[in-house]
Amino acid sequence: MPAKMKSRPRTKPPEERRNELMNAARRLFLEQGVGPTTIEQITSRADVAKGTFYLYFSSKEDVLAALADRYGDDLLVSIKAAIAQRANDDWRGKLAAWATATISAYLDSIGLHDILFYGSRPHTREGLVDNVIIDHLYELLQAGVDVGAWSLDDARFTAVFLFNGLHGVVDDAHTREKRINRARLAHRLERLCFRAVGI
Amino acid sequence: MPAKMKSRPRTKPPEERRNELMNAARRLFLEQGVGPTTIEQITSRADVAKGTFYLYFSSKEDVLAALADRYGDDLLVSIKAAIAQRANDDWRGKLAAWATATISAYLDSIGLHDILFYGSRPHTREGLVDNVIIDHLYELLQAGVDVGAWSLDDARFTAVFLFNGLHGVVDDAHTREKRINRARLAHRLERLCFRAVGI
Amino acid sequence: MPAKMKSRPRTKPPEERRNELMNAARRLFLEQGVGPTTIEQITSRADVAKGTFYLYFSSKEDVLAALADRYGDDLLVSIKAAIAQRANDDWRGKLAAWATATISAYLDSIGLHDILFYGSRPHTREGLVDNVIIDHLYELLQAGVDVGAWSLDDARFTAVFLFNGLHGVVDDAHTREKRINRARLAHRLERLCFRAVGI
Amino acid sequence: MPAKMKSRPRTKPPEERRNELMNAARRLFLEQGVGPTTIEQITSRADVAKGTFYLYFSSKEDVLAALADRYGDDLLVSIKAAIAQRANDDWRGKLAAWATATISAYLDSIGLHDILFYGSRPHTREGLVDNVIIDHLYELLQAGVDVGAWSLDDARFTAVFLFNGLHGVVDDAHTREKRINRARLAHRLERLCFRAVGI
DNA sequence: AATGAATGAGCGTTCATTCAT
DNA sequence: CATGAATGAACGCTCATTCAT
Repeated sequence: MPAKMKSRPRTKPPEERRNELMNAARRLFLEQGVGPTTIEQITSRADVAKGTFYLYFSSKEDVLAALADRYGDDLLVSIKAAIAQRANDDWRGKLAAWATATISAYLDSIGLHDILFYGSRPHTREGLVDNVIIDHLYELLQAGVDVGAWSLDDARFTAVFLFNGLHGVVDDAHTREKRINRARLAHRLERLCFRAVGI
Repeated sequence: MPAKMKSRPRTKPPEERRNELMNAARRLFLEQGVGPTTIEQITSRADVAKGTFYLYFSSKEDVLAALADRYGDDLLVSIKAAIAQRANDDWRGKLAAWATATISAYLDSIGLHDILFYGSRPHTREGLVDNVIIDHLYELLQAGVDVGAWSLDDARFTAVFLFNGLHGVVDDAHTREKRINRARLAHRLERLCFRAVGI
Repeated sequence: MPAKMKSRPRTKPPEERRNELMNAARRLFLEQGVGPTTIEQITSRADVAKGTFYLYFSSKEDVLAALADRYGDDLLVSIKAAIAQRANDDWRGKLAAWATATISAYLDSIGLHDILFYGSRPHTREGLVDNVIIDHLYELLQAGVDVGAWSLDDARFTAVFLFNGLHGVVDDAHTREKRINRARLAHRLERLCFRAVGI
Repeated sequence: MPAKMKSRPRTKPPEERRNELMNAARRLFLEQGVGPTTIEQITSRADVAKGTFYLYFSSKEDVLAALADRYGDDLLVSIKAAIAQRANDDWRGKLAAWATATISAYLDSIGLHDILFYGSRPHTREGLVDNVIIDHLYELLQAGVDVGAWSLDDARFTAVFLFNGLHGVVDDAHTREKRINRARLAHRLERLCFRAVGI
């Protein structure tokens, strides 16, 4: 029987199509930034027609949001997992684990992170992934304060400070160094975290 | 002779024109973001014709860069001035002055700062104002290390960390609080800086 | 065997499906006009899939035509029925019946009429329902002339004129008045018809 | 000196440009209808770039409105001029003049008229040219009633009726006849008008 | 030096239509 | 018969940039 060459299966599981579109978008955003990326480029890289995009997303903003959701969920999961490894009363270890895990997660995704959370127009820090991470760190810090593991002025303030400091040094390393020495970065960060909480 | 009523002097000192354009651009960027602001809006607010823009700048990117330069210069000047107030051997005081002055300068301009340094496309940290500030802080920290005023792992790393931490808490305050308690913010930041350098 | 819960009977008598689609289209055309109505809206209101539309019609134009046919047939039937009520030699009564019945039919459907016969692109008066009605009136007028019931220059011309005059006043009433006084409208129209044929 | 071929004068008096655009639009609307006509076709026929269109009009709707305004003004002027020719107490003559002038004006522009006043979506008879013409006829009829020149039930009703009847016969002639016998059309219309007002 | 009319590439979005299931 | 995911041509509109005056 004469095989119809062109016949890719015309329909795929929606979840898959959606993912392909998201992945295509992510790669393009990373390569050229959000603004310059056109819907046409996204669909063409995902190997579908332009209209198909609008079957799964309502606009470029919309993919961006979907990407951000996925990003945030993954991130928090990996941080929590690392901390959970430590003994329940090993507060120093928990903080070190936080630093190491967060550094690591960000190093793997700093480009995406910045695109996702700085490109968007109205800098509404509301609902940002960062907040999820910061809130989580805040809880960790506060818990440590409550059990007397360390001391600090204000857990929220410190959490914001540490998180942004971390983000900064990762960004910096990402920009300046070809091969990043992750261990050294993590080590330095740990020390700074310890100092920040007074241990 | 029939006087042309409308005749404002058609030409102004170039420096002045340029400044008016930059100011118009800045206000619009602040109000609506960089992307949505059109050249036409800028020229119309500066009360000149569209073509005039291109006599002074080659593109929107170009005004942005000019604005960024001006911003960085002003910022560094004010920080240096604050530090210069302290006695030459008062390292603690210098660091405190740095914290207070930088907080203050950023609080006054955080909106502009974010627009200038996060809106731009391909996050080339190269040439960022921030670098100027960070370099300056780095020198301060290193000088302190050299005279034994404090101790730390790596001055550059610490400078990046502190600067970004600071930036983060200012952003956070800016987003969450209606009336910002500057003194408290400065105070907390100073303490964190001291801890970070081990004093 | 696992019963598919949702299973409505998937197929219906073709005539019924077709009618449901036409009715859905009619309601939407009335609500938003022909142009803005999409095939998807039609099928979704008729509770079938988009592709099903093309099983019964070849395009939007095509439903429009089907709707127009149905409209014209119904209209003519009701007008003829009203006239048939009058005695065969009661020409005055026949004309009055024509006026009253036509007014009445149009009042009930003026929105649909205008959408059906004015929305379409290249105003080809050819094949318009109106022609059917006009032709019928023409025959009535000519018959009256032939038996000496009234006199006029040209039966076709008069028919066109009367029909359009009628249509105009109905449109006007429809646009301007909240509650239309049908009896008064009919009465005035009758008088004008009588005058037009010289009685 | 080497003549620069391409240099058509780049700017024209705005009024002229605007008119060229309107004329291009009118021709295309007439040829293919409003809907199918694209902005690009309009600008290309007016020999300007696409963007230029938006310097003078804000949308296709907008040219349509401009065209309609121009149309209405011209029409009323020509009708009034014809009536003004008659002696002040020659009511029969005035009505005849109205019929002849209006027929004539519509015959010259019926295609444009229908496109302008039937294509537009929300059949808001409000603000239509037709209203201007109808109002004017209404005043004429009422004035005739007031001086006892003729009698009728309701001047507004009659005006609407006559105007629409006229429009219908012109449309009909336009559609069916190759060469229209204007004199005969006018003559028949006059007679019908006379009958309608009872003279 | 200053103007602003004109340009035209480019983008997001819609939707009638097809066709594999 | 019925479905609805996929298609892709087409359109309106924006705006940075140019250039004749």
